[in-house]
Parts: sequence; structure tokens; C-alpha cells
Amino acid sequence: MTKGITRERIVTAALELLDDKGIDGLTVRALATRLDVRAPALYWHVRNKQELLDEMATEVMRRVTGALAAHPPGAGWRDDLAAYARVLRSEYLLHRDGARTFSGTRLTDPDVVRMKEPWFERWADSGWTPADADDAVDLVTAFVVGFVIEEQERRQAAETDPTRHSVALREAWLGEGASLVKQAAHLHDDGDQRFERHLGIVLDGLAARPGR
Amino acid sequence: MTKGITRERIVTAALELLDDKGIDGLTVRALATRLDVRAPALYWHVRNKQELLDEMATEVMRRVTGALAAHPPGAGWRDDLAAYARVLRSEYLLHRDGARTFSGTRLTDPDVVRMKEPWFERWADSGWTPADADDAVDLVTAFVVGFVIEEQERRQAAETDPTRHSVALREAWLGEGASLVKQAAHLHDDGDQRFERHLGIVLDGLAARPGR
DNA sequence: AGCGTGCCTGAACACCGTTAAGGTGTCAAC
DNA sequence: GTTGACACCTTAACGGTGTTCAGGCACGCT
Repeated sequence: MTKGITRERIVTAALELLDDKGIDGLTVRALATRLDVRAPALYWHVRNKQELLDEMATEVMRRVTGALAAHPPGAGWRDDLAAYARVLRSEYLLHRDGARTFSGTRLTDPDVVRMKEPWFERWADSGWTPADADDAVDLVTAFVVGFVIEEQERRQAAETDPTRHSVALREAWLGEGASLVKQAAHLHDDGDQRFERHLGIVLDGLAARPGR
Repeated sequence: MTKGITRERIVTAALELLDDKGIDGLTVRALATRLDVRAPALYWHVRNKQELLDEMATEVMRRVTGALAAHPPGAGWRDDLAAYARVLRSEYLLHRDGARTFSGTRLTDPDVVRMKEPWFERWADSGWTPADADDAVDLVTAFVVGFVIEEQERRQAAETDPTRHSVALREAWLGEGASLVKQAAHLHDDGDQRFERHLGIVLDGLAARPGR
């Protein structure tokens, strides 16, 4: 058995563990067990758990940029940003509690940040300043993070307590009145369709900026 | 001294404690101490810590809807949604780690959900279906959550490690090239200004929907 | 007077992240 | 060929966490 522990093996094992057990199951001891090692051994390779989380988030972002680099560039900023949003969401969805776990962490690898450069260059051709590009990426990121946090919370709530998202029970819980809110609940859709619709709205907003 | 513990007193004390010590300091024992009681006493009133967090998030949303109800209705959906977004952000910012702590929790009080009804009614006048309204609220919410998570992470990173957000150091960290990314970092602004700009984009996107 | 019941305490459990000290193995230098 | 340094891991332990459980005190009702 490969007994040597490296930073990379720790990170990939941590991501697997997160998938299996969720964020509460992602403990230093459990991770060490999975690597056939005792807990303090990890502290030789990683300063603390926060740094491990940062490293995990960085790895996820590496995969995002990797997936984007593999695909050929789209027909313009709108295609590019849409592709980014979709890949980011799907990479978050791949890991249980992904959005909550990875959002608000700090990238440890400058290379991942520098992957934005070619995008910025291409968008400059269509008249975008670096400030515009930065705004656009951050806005799309914020939207995806917020969307997927809500999405994953719903998903996991449905697992643990299927009654909670039953439309009928929710209606009873709401009580009298609020008919429009209830109608909305009936019409409420989930998943890809909803994501695409919301993403479209955000991109429309970016398209509406003056000068474009 | 008022010795009686109620669910409400627990929740307000928990919010104060969160402000003082942050999410890591929000422990059951510390909360009990603040209420002049031993830790297990809380479990008579609250099933577990997750339920306490849900209750805290619900209280925050109650304050949001309260603040919105106090202000007179704006000149249309755009004003309404902008007011909602601003109040939600400021209420999150009021509490340390607010966005991370409160996002993805479950509302425990149907009254808070029903506060949407008057909004939906008014927007119906301008031709919005309940599905439109629901989309709009959820989209704005997702944006605010994502934005404030990032905002609070930056703020707290600046406290603990002021060097990290120094433009010069970040530039060195980025290494050679990536000039557009670096330019963007120079131009990057924070706070209200940035929020208003991004919010405007989202609302523009909503305005661009067909039928409006 | 006695009893039930609402609310709280003390003690404990299992687990957490993290640190300190000590051991093993490998490899270079003398 | 011994010595020493160093990378890497282990054992033991610390202080803290959320949570459970049995008991106890004070009150209102019969």
C-alpha cells in the first residue's frame, strides 16, 4: 500500500470524504483513518483545518478552470460567463455541502487566479475594461454561490425530512391566506431549468450595462 | 434578575453572542453562561443547535420584513426589490459571519414567509405572475447571500491578516503576467458602491424579462 | 398533604481540533 | 561504518464541543 502522505493525496481524500459523509463527517481523524495514518500526521503537511479547506476549495476551482480550458472558447462574453457559471455550479453540486464548504475560502494557488487573464483579454475585444470583467465574474460567482447554497439545502432537507417540502404540508403550515405565495410554491421548479432561467436574467443585466 | 429562560430570550442572546464572538464563539455553554444558566437547560427549550440556528435566522428575517413594512412601499417592483436587497444585506452585515450562518437555514415561522404576499399582490398589478415574483425574490436573495459571504470573508481576512489584501503583495503573489487581472485588482472597490452597482445589474436583468 | 409536572442542575459520554515529545527510517558526511 | 541530521509519523494528552440522562427543586391542582 502506498503509505506516503502528500498534500495532494490529503486534499483528494478529503474531497472524497466530504462526498461520503458531508461536512460534519469531514473530521481530521476520519480523514487520517482514510489515509491509513494517525490524525496528527496530517499536521505535518497542513497547518490546520482551515488551510485544508482552502486547499480543497482551490482544487475544486482548479477543476473548474480545467474544465473551461478543455472546452473551446464560446462566441463571446455571454457564452463564456454562462459556461463558467454552469461548470462552477456542477462542480459545487458534485460535493455534498459544496457551496457552503467552498464559498468564502481563500485560493492558495495563484495559477488558478491567473486563469482569468485569457478571459479578460478576449472580453477586452468586445470593449470590456478589466473592471467590467472583474465585476461580471464576481457577480456571476456570487449568484452561483447563493443559488447552489439554497439548492443543496433544499436537496438535503428533502432527504432528511421529506415531509417538509411536500406542497400540501407546506400549505397547511402557511395557514390561511397568502394565496399568491401558495401559487408560487405550486409553480416553483427546481434544478437545471430554474438555474438556466436565473442565469439568463443575470446575463441580461450584464448585457444592459451602458456602453455595451 | 429575570431568571426565566424563554425561546425568544435564548435567540436574542444568541444573536448578541454571535456579534461579540463570531460563529466560533457561539457555543451552547457560552450562550448558557450569558443567560446565567447551565448548558443543558437550553435543551429544554430548543431541540438542538441546528434548531437554534434556524430560529436565529428566522428572527433575522423577521427583522428584515419588519424594516420593510415600516418603510412605505416604493414606486414599483424595482424599488421594492432594491429595498429588500439593501435591508437583507445590512441585516446580514450586522452580525459577524451573518451570511454564512443564516443562509441555507430553514424558516421556522410561517408569518415571515407570508410577508411576501403584499409584495406579490402589488407586483401583480404590474403584470407579474406569482412565478415571476418568486423567481425575482429568490434571485435577489441568492445574489445578496453570495455577495455578503464574499464581503464578510474579505472583511475578516483583512482583520486577521492585513497583508493578504495588500495590492502590492497580491501582485507579487500573482507572479509574472496577468496584467489585466492585476489592473482589475487595482480598480476593485468594496462596500456599498460595489453592492449598488451589482444590484443594479441584477435588477436590469429582471427588467429585461419578456412581457415587462 | 400529596402529587404531577415544568424547568433546571451535575455528571458524564463521545468526539473534536490541536500541540508536545518522542520514535523510526533514510541518506549524507566523516 | 559510525554519526548525525532531518523528514515523517506515533502516542499521549489538553481543553473544548454538542448532547444525554438521572435527579432535584418549586410550583399549582386535587
